[in-house]
Amino acid sequence: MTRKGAVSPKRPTIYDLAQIAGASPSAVSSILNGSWKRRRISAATAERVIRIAQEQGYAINLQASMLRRERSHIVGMIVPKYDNRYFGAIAEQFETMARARGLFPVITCTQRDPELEFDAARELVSYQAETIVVTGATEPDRISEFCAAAGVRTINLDLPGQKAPSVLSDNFGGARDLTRLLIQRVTEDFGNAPPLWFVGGRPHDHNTTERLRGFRAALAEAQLDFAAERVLMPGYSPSKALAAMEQADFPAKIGIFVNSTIALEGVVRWLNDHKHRTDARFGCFDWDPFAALLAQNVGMTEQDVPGMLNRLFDIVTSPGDQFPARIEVPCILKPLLHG
Amino acid sequence: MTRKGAVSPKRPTIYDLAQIAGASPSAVSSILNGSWKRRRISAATAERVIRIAQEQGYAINLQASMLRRERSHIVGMIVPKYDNRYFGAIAEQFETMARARGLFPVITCTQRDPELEFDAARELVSYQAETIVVTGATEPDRISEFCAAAGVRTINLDLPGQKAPSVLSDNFGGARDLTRLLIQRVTEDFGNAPPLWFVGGRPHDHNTTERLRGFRAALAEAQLDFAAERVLMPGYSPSKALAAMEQADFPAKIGIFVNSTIALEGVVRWLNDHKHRTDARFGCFDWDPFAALLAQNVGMTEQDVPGMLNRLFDIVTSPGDQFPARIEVPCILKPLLHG
DNA sequence: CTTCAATGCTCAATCGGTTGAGCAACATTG
DNA sequence: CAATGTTGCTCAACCGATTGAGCATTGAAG
Repeated sequence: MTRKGAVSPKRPTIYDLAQIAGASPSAVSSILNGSWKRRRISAATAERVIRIAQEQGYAINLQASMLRRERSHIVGMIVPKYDNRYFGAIAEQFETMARARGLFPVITCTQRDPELEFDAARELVSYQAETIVVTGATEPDRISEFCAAAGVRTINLDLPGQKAPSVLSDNFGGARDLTRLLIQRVTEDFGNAPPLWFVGGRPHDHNTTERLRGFRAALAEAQLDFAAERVLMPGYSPSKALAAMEQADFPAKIGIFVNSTIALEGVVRWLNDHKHRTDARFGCFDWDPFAALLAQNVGMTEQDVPGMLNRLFDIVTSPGDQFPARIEVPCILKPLLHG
Repeated sequence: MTRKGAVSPKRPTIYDLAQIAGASPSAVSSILNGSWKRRRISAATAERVIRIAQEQGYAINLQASMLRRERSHIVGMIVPKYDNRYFGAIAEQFETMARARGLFPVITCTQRDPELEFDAARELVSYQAETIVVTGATEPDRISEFCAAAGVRTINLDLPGQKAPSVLSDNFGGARDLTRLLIQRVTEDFGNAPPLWFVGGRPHDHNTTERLRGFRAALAEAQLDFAAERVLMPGYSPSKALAAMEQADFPAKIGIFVNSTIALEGVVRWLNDHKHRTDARFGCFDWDPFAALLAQNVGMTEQDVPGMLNRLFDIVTSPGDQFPARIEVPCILKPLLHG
């Protein structure tokens, strides 16, 4: 095997291959990118060049290729966090599905910081991303506007925006169904329904307000009363949820609607610090395999990640702009039985 | 605000800005990339160009910039999965730390598929990545060899390789300490130590064999006997772990060393299906906030992700190759007390 | 009044692929 | 034997940013 590494520190280019093969750079280029039949290059030359490329350990320079083609096939994704099941699953499946469609996925994690989100969008635009999928951003419309001016399409995932098509969970329906389950279980376990609490999320976050609306709808349906002081929305962070729980004044028997596994981390820490509270039940909007095994958990709402991503890629791979502004995907309620 | 979008569908380039500003493209380029003082451009011109760039919504074409500079500042990372805490935390912190050092992180997820791993490496080389960090790969040396031929440095994370410097956890020490804790707890809870089982991982995986070695060392120390039939290594998958547990013949009292949270998903599913087994205790190598709350869990081993990444970036950002072939970072044992 | 340096720019080549246009050689048809 | 078509390539102009070389202009020193 001829290895170039030792001779020259530089990577071989199509010009090097052309020289070795006794062909022109354009022939080599078309052979390696598959357009050689259309350009009437003989199979013999193609085979020879491919063999030489392999021997030389050739790898195309995508920077040069994308620059000239003015097509990058890059789909960017902006994600707030990787370190929970929901966004981990989104990132992983997005990557797989993008690759399956011949696209280059590039994912950036922004820690829920609005400035980082915007910087990430700028960076993806500079990478010549053709579409950017925005997830869990604080200011999706600001990003959409900037990207639109740069000729880059954006799609919102898991959040609604005015300036781009949005694919999201049916947060209202999912929360209503989860609350119904919670009411049913606390009634079974405690004899009657104690006051229900809503914990987690941010007051101005769309998903949070929709889930609160679903929560309230289920309460109204069951003729249970709702009180604003039983709603704790300290933001997306386990420690903030824990702190909010510490502050609150709970009765002996409680039922808790937990908004996201992130808040759940705080809630279960609180339950763990107050072991005597065996008369607590909770349900969580979001799924996690270990949280599903906690004794006081009556059910979890799994967001349909493959379903949402399928709808998303329908939009990504379709040329036109004739898409509905907003697509809601139903959630999957997973009731849990313990003991 | 002058918006170009409506007038021309194309993104503005330095040539467009130069025309508007009445300057040359080279002046614009140097102003926007910060080299204008060295190139003796006046502050007045610089300000004017910067203002126009902002007005036009200019974003650099990184493809062109990287092509010309022949420096990409890209650090690639190959990761098997995002959807568990350990790799989620690695990906997230890697991104943050890379950005803090002025590098462009690009992360790819390969689903533990050897072919996808190699393709991902090829793709990162084509993106002109300058360094590639390989995590959880099946054939790290194959990737290192290919990258070395292309002049791209590789570093192994969480796995050892012969062909590249490797940063990994002290799997032996971590497993030994976790096993010691498990022995102590089962002895306290059951009066004496029942046979201990080892569940999870793959027989030819380095981390698995090191952890098994640590497990055996702690058994030997406590003068407990070891039996090969109490070692279940069905691979990294919850369902395979569950299936292996179903097959096994367990006594009434058991202690289980669980190798990774992925295997733990199967183990806890088994425990959940066999609720009468209250005389089971387990410890898990890897940390998860919800798994930490399961009653039978005596402790978890948290791998020191920031510690490992700090050592990793020491290598990334240093020019030479004078690094020790292998750096082991101690794990953090988190004992758990329930009830 | 020349000499020299400093200031503030511009020119043009370059990075590595891509692609429309075109050319030579040979075969086929009228 | 000329006209036309087919095969198998090559040429050269790009894509957009970068950068070494170089060129006016102004000011100060000798």
